[in-house]
Amino acid sequence: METTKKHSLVEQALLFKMMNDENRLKILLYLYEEELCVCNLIDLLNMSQPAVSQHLKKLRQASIIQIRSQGQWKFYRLNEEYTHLELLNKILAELPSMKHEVDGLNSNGRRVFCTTIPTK
Amino acid sequence: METTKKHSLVEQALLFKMMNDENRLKILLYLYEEELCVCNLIDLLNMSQPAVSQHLKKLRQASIIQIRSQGQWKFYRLNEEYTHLELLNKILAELPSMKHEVDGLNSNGRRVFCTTIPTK
DNA sequence: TAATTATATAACTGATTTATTATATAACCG
DNA sequence: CGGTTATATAATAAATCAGTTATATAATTA
Repeated sequence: METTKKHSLVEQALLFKMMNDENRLKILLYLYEEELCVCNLIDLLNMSQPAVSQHLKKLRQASIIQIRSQGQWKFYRLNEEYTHLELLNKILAELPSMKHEVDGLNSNGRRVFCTTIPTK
Repeated sequence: METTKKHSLVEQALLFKMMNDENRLKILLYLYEEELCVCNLIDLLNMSQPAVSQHLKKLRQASIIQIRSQGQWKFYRLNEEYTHLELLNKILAELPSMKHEVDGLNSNGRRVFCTTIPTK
């Protein structure tokens, strides 16, 4: 029976569906570097908050990313339990690195307000 | 300047766009096994001739596959000169093999009329 | 508690995509 | 040449998708 194989292909096709959109692909590349706050993804992608939010929702529903709350912020990261994480990692490793862009958040202070533990 | 990097991501994103459709993904998996005639792709995918033809056109326009004419038949194969062939191969190698399906064309005679050099 | 900030969701719109139907092209065969 | 086969293309219609605007939720702070 080929049920398993076919099911696997359908699942993997969903991954490609998620990578189909260039902005979602960028999100994955950013998160491949490190966990990031929504506000920083908005900044990096230079797009509207609801647009980013909806892309994140799709990636979440596909179990590709995970969310973590910290105060009023939401941090997203790649889901270490994603069924096809190995495939995803192999692909992302082949694509242009976003390290410089992500590091840029620190060097020009754009990230501070968001990753700092709430002053209290 | 990051023109090169960004351009590369756009190009690679086009590959994911092509793999976005499950039927096109299957076409790539079939051709990863071997060069195939359009009629056999129609058979393998179990979809209409124009639908297959249009998927092939998209893949061709993206330079991912190549065409070869033999008599009234058209044979398609992965383009060995595709810019991101290495990436493509790495990805296809991770997906379920279609060897059995493609081999099935031979074992039940579905392929003969098409791959045989025209009787003459 | 009211105002503010961060994020999510809903409704909608325009663009894109896929498959169908119909037609065209081109090779082959009698 | 006329009919047939294999494939491509064009026009269209239905479905999907991404982004906008507006609104909701939830934490934070004054």
